[in-house]
Amino acid sequence: MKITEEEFLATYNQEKYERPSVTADIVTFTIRDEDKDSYRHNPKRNLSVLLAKRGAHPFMDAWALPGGFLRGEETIEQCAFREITEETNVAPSALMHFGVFSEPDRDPRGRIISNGFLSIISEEEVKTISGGDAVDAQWFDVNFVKNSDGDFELGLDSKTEKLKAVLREKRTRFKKTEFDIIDSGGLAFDHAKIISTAFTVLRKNAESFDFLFDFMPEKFTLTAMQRVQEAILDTTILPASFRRKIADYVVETEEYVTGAGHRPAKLFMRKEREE
Amino acid sequence: MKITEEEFLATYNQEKYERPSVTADIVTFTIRDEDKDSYRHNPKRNLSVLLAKRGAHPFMDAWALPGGFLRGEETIEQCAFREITEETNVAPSALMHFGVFSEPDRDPRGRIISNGFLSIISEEEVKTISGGDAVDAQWFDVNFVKNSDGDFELGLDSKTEKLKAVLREKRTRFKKTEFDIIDSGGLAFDHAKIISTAFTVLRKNAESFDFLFDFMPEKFTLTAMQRVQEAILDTTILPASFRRKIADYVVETEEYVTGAGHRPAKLFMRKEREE
DNA sequence: CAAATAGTGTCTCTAAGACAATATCAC
DNA sequence: GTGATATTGTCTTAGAGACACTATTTG
Repeated sequence: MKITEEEFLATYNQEKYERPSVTADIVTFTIRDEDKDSYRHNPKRNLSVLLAKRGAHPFMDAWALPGGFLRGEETIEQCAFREITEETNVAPSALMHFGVFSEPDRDPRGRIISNGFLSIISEEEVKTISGGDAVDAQWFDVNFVKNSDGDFELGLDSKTEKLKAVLREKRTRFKKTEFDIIDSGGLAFDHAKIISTAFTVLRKNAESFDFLFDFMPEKFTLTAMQRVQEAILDTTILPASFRRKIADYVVETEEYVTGAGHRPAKLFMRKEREE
Repeated sequence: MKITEEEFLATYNQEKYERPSVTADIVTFTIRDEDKDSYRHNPKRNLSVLLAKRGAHPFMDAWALPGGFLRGEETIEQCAFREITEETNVAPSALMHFGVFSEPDRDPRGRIISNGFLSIISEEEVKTISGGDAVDAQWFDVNFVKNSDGDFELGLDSKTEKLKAVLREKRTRFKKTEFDIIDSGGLAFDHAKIISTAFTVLRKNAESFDFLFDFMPEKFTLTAMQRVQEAILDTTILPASFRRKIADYVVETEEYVTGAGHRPAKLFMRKEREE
């Protein structure tokens, strides 16, 4: 007995099948200045990640990535954007899907699949949001290092909090990296794993200037951009070399940054990519 | 009134919330030889993708990517592996998640989110599967080119079928590429889009030798590997240059390929990455 | 030997690293 | 002027592209 596609669809009922819930969790990075040593020195710059304190079960009062459930007629990207703005008042200009976390037991509420998004906001935007609102969200300096056992330690330090998770690297193909949580360090769910994965993806991409521009305000000095790349890759770059490489990607403005005790730096803008 | 996490979880019922179905669709690539011109010439090599003919509604009898619904206690990666082996008898050694497709109307059955996986199998494995089974799956040569309108044409040719889809590129940040379907070319669902995305990801990664090894059998000639890279990137590479670059990634064997009308080629193996 | 591919040697060119030298400001 | 960072110039070096040349097989 054959039926047409119309007849098939008319009787198809999705409810009959088991389905997971789907969420988006957003790992928002920025580069912040460390406290200045003196008014003349350029500040050191640290990579930071935005976490919110959970206000409900499960993991109530634990620090977690902003995120939430996929709703009605939105794509998962739209969901990620809605959640990050609702929960933290941050409106990132770009979101990058970097992984799916689907272990059956990753959430005590049941089968919940998380889509990890990486977002980057510039120093300017950080200042905007850190102002008025009462949201319980904080920036945490990120420290991700291999310890003597060969495991990775994810250190997260805010003004008031200090978390440390431990993760073990899993070898996979395609140069992708995966982690198993050895110690969640108090972070909710498997978010230590999601943050570590995001950080690894961030590092892999940080050599591309196109990627780095999302960390920068509209106008910036070349040294500032160099510090951003150095903060993510945890290296130092010779200024002459950095300037040569970046030259094709930026255009000068006529503006300068003055007021520091040294030669003023010219402000640059991203060059529109012709094609 | 406060409740504990235990009390919360005891009363939590996932069924109360709307949930999508979740699937994995697998884009399996290989490099196949074109028919030889003569016994002496090296064959031209083409990039091919594996499609299966749908045996059920919706899109019955249309060509589609192998794939299916996430089940009980499996991760989405395990689901992808199960589906590709069940549906086509191919057992890829590696699967790479490359995207999530979550437009609300992408499937006529309802809200169904697809996870795209890219897999690569070597020539050897292709021969194994093309043998005995009665599965209605075929290899399609892939052709992906920009046409005069600036859109992309995805041409898929098998021994008996000839499909052509048209897609429009969407600009996104993070160097990611997205496509809108202009003409599905008869492919089921949004699979023209998924294949195009996979192809783009493949190209981006094909400069990395670590990635390319997944296309190769255990022992291979350097020229064969060069042809694989050339097939994916659609370029030609000078042999001297290719050999210099690959040298650190391979080890010689004592074996040679003979029988062709020219100097025999030494077989190489992938070098285990020390660290 | 001819035809074809396998494999090597070397020149060139580009781009990154090293590092010295100069420029300009606040104080 | 001093101390700090901004910016430029040039030498060196590593690696990819170009290309000529040698090697080895089958028919």
